[in-house]
Amino acid sequence: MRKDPSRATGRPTLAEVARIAGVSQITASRALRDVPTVDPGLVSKVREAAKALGYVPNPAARTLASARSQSVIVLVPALSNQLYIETLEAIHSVLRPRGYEVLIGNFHYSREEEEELIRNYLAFQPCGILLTGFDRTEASLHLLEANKVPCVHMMELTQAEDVFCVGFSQEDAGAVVARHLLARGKRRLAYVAAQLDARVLQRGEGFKRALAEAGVLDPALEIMVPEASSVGLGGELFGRLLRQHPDVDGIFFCNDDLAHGAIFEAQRQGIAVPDRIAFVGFNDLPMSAHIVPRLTSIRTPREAVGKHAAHLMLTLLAGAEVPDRTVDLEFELVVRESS
Amino acid sequence: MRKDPSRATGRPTLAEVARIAGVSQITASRALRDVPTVDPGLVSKVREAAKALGYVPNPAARTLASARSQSVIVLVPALSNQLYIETLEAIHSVLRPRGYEVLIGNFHYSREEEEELIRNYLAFQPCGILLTGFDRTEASLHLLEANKVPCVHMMELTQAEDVFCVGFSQEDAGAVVARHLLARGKRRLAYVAAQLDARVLQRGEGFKRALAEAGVLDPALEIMVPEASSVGLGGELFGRLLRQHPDVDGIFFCNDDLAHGAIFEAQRQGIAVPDRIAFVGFNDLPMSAHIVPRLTSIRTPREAVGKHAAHLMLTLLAGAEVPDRTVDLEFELVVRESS
DNA sequence: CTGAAAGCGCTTACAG
DNA sequence: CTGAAAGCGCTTACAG
Repeated sequence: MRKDPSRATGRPTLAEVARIAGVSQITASRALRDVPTVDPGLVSKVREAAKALGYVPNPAARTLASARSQSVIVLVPALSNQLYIETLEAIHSVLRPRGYEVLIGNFHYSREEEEELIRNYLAFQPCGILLTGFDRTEASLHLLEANKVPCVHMMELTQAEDVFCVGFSQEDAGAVVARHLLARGKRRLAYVAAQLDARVLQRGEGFKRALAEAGVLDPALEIMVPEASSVGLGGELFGRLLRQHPDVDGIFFCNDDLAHGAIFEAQRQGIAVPDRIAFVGFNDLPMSAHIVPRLTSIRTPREAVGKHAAHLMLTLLAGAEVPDRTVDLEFELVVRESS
Repeated sequence: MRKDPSRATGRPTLAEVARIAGVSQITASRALRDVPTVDPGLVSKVREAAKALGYVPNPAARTLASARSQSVIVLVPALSNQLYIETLEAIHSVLRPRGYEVLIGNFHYSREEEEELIRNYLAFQPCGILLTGFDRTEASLHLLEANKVPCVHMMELTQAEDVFCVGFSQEDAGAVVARHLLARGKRRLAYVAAQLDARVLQRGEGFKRALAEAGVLDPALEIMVPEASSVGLGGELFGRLLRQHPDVDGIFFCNDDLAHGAIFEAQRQGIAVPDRIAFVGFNDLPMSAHIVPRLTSIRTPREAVGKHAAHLMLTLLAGAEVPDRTVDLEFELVVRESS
């Protein structure tokens, strides 16, 4: 009658809940999972019994029996960029209250590491995966395909069929920055970028396309390095650019931290911002509203991306109709003192 | 003979590995878990079979059978402070290669939210928990106690028995800052703090104790607000302090971001740092080495805390003897231009 | 050192 | 709308 005490966890089980509620175990299971076919009277009996016992479902047993966990994986390229922290928080705020566990994987901007994470995490039988962008290995794509896990892509947009994505046009954002600097009367415009992931490249393309259209594109006015973006690197790259092209009069940095470093370096060299050189950053990190001079930047909708991506995932998990496979959340140019 | 195809995951199972290796399932299980009693010849046979099949253990089944997962929970008060990101990275780098899953819980500096996280995460039957500090609800303590999960505490030190902790003395760090400012000839010294978690209070205690010992403590020279620490708040609090006490000549900020904001505000007001007022921050965030003037700060050993805490957890999980229940990793005063 | 049996706590699939 | 049986894929506890 009693189970082997040496094996049990000691926690109340569904069988005990069912016994107290006077129903079968499977009915208790259905009641607690809100399966709609259960008699409302029984549902409340089961809920009471569960509450009285302090019953908490065992996720391992549930996952084993159903071959699917209640975990959603989120794969981001970095945690060192505040951007992704805010996205993750937004995802958590939507999925946790609905009973989903959110597992974070940081792939450090490495396709190989992302593939390894996907391989590992699939063993946990996640019910869904949130991915950053579209640039991944063939093997990653195969793994995702073969496991038939619902995927939502964040940060970038695509026109591809059967792909769910929530983001904004990185390329358009770059173009908006270019037009802003041109409107300020600047003509010797440079792109300074690090990390060089797909989105950084797209921003640069948009920026240069707009410059070309205005007839002021000088391909030499560009510094792109694969190292991680940082404040220190921003100062360094700014110094290098200035030595090579002393006539530069406007710079678009692929991320705010580079611009912050450049502002400090300009201050040390006594270079007037924005009068001699105007600066524009990207992402609008918290510091940008306070630095001297305050930094003009593109405000990216990262919280909205997280929220919408999570809601889209909920829709997919519910098996409901998805109104839009592509959600464009747009960005905003925040003009401050630096340009 | 074949299992019900509608239930199975389609992935290879331990039973198949065992069949191919020509051993029993339990021997295959032991071989793959490095149980030392298995014949080395059989171990290699099992490993080969597993590799050939592309076998990946099912964590849900393992957890259900053993009543213990391979997951280590890490509870941190915030992700918005770069400090904890670096600690988490260090923990990951130690535990992931050993096959442990690291689950991150952010309790947003709320004891109640931490309690809720503990309650939820215990359902996952973690094999260990890494906690931040010692300030938690009675219910949290009971839950941890009752579940007999190994715990390691990070960031603070205690002399309590049977408690494992890895950190440094927050109070001593505060005292070191005070002595540094005194050595610079400053006498009207203030503590500016936000968030007000236990560690922030400890730093303040150490700072004020040292000032009292030097006979220069003015209790009025202090601003402590419970809001979240941020760059913007730092500028605001600095402005407020200056209006109330125009003669202040040195400020210790409980976190670097406050000091950054104060530096910007001082720049706007034309106040000379460090000549009129010296600034010292805490944590030595990346920006502090670049801001103008470069910020003097306490470099906290957060990566080391993460690494040591993770290794301590591995020791506990292995059931091995722990040499030191308390690991003091110390801090370093990094003197730069701001003081 | 190896194994057959039982069990972990759920949900699926099928019946009624 | 409800339920008895079987099964998910492992490990534990016991034997030998």
